[in-house]
Amino acid sequence: MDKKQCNTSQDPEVRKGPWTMEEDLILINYIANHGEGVWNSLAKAAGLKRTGKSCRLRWLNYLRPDVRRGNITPEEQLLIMELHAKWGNRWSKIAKHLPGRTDNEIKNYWRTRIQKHIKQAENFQQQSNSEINDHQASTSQVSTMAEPMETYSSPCYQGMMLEPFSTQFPTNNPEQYSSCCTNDNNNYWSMEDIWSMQLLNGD
DNA sequence: AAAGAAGCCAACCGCAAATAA
DNA sequence: GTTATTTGCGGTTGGCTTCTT
Repeated sequence: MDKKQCNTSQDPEVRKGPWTMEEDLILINYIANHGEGVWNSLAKAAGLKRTGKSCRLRWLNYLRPDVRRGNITPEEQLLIMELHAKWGNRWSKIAKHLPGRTDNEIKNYWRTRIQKHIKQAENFQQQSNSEINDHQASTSQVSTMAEPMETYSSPCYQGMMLEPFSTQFPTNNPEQYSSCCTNDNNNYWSMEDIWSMQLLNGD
């Protein structure tokens, strides 16, 4: 199979990069009228100079009306950690258990937040291990389990992470997490804006 | 106030699986 | 059964924003 045929990104007609408001509206309108279909033909039929892949991604990760945007709640965070412990990097599988969240969002969240905290905790653990080992070495000859931690092991990160992690939320009041959700969408426009415009268009 | 670093997230890429012809 | 096309997934990157010095 020729991937270049499939991925028409070399075609000068194909747009890449951030979506414009106009493109979003076209896609929303088209799907509202015709439903999701074969993405490649949908892109053409809608008159979008995007690949089907790009349209699908945009729709699933951003434009769908049921996409929840904003901060991951502590409950969701817990769930993500549990499910990741169970399944590893199966983001789409994990996302299915978090209504309104996309695999991309969860993946980003994991990589930027949780992984960072795991590393910090590992360092902390290693430090305290070596301190303990130093202490033991100086006091006795008993052998220790001073092996470095693996990349991470699921059962232990759950216990070890939650305490230090929770203290790093911007606020101590969990209710504020959900209420501040709409404040971080300043990039372009809010989905509410787009959907209300879509409604104004009469579709 | 400016510059550089770090954080964050939308979007792209490549691959594999599923499906259609 | 084979080939072509589409879909879905996970990894990665580019660029914008925020923080720190």
